[in-house]
Amino acid sequence: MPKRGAPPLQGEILPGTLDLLILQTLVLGAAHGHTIAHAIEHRSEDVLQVEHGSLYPALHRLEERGWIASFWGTSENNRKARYYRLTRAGRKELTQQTGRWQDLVRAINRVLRPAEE
Amino acid sequence: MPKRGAPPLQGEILPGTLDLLILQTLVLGAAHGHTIAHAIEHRSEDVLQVEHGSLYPALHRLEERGWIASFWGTSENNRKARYYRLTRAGRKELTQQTGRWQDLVRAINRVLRPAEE
DNA sequence: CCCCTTGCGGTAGATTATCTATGGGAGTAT
DNA sequence: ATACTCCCATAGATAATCTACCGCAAGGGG
Repeated sequence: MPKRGAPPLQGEILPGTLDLLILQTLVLGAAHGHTIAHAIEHRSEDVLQVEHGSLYPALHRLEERGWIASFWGTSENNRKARYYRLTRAGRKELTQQTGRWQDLVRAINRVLRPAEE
Repeated sequence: MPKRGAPPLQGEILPGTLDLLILQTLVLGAAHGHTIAHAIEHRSEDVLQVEHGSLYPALHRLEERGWIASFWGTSENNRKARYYRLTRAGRKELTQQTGRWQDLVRAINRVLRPAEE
């Protein structure tokens, strides 16, 4: 009997940042779901945990919005896998979201740091 | 005909951070809703926008969880206002959420900064 | 006195995102 | 064949935020 759905600062992913993380991961090249998740987890030093139930819906909405495109391929383990790559629009979106992220972090940190000037 | 509910990196507040912002604001002393919202907006240099429809539910849940306590008072403008103050548990929670926030920011930034060592 | 604006609290409903918990199919190893 | 792993996928629950309302009271202008 599970309790929580998606608690904010106790969850595995900060809501609203998963899309950004996926887009950034795909900058390095096309990849399929498993690889993307592992890349995010590894590069975050296992602080971030990407659940499958969050990952695939995220991939679908990113594709629907045109930020990424997919094609079927074969994984390193010889499994059928759906690969995703960044589109031109996705690259642009990544730039925007990165900027927005940095603005928000700066803004929040200003609130957290009481008067420092 | 409303448009969108709560878009992630396009909204006014990063989902999951409002509680933290409120708790931090109350460190400086008790305050009522309007004051809290204005404080967050001002200290973030107007990057963050605290909507009433987000603020009051947030205050209620924080109180319900025991992080803050409330009492009725009179505002600077001679209006009846509900003041909130940090509880001892709230102070502790603030410390935890601040740490969690910093961990998450570091983790996400590691993902955003491709290989820098 | 009446009205309108402002300050202040509050809630309902919609939208979105994430998590938990499933399921299935297809390689691989035993 | 059986089990196990890899990989994709979806349903349902939960939570948080936003938009858009609603009340009430104080103050100012006519």
